Amino acid sequence: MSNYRLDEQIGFILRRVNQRHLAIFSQHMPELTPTQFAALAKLIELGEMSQNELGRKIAMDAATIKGVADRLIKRGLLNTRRNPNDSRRKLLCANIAGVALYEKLVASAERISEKTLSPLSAGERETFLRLLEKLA
Amino acid sequence: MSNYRLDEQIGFILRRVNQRHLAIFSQHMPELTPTQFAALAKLIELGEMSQNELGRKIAMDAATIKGVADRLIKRGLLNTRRNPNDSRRKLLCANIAGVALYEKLVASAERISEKTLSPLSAGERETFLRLLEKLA
DNA sequence: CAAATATCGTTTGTACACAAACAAGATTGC
DNA sequence: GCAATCTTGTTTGTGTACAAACGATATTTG
Repeated sequence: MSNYRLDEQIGFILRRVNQRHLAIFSQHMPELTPTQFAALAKLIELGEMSQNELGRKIAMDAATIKGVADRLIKRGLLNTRRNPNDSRRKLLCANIAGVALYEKLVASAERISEKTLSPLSAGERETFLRLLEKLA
Repeated sequence: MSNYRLDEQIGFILRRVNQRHLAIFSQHMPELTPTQFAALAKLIELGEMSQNELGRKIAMDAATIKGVADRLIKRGLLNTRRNPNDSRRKLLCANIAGVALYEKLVASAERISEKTLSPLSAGERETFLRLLEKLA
């Protein structure tokens, strides 16, 4: 006899919250997925870096960042070159089209965060984000 | 000029929290994935029901629940039969092996939730879960 | 009753996400 | 300086997740 209730478990609720966020995201930014936008944003924030390094900055393993980078390259948003000091490294850099798209989409990204948090008051948002960060 | 900071956005943090939770989950319950356990748990909680109905109860669309159910069936944890009143419906039911596995794993599921929330105090956990639920 | 509509389960295609294994190229330690 | 080790990027395999389209079966409606 157990009183385990699936619907009250953090993992289950987390999954549903993420689903809602993803739905809001694709509604407001159909051009890119959340991971693609994250990769592009971080690359613009920090400048040219290698593929795996970018993955580490945004918590994607080597296999995942490869797929994401490949799609951004195929879309013509990134340029690549080999690192002359370490020929294994594939350096990634947002090109003009990438920067332009990012600048066009930042406003949407802000609205997405706002809308995801919209069920909470200003005070609740602060509390929530502070606690959420502790669980990362 | 924008002050958008990826690392402070709810979607980005949510993704990292989910990653941490998934890592804890697979460590404590290598036998099943979170979604598989959710499907099994809900089926045992509510009893026999159709595949899509189960999907709705745990927020999985038709294509997703099909894959999850197929794997549970293949693992020998569920039985299926056709609904005689509606021949489209595929009724799912946890069998003896499914119930036994569930009962063996519930304790782990509880520890997983506990460990995921472990960075928070008792009071913080309550606050956090209350706010998280509002965002689902 | 027959036609329009809805639902059920399935399939295909795209996109993460991670594990495991691999080759090529750097680094380290002796 | 060279052998053991590590890192970088790649590939394969499994498992969500969702959109879109489909055939089969139910239900609703004119």
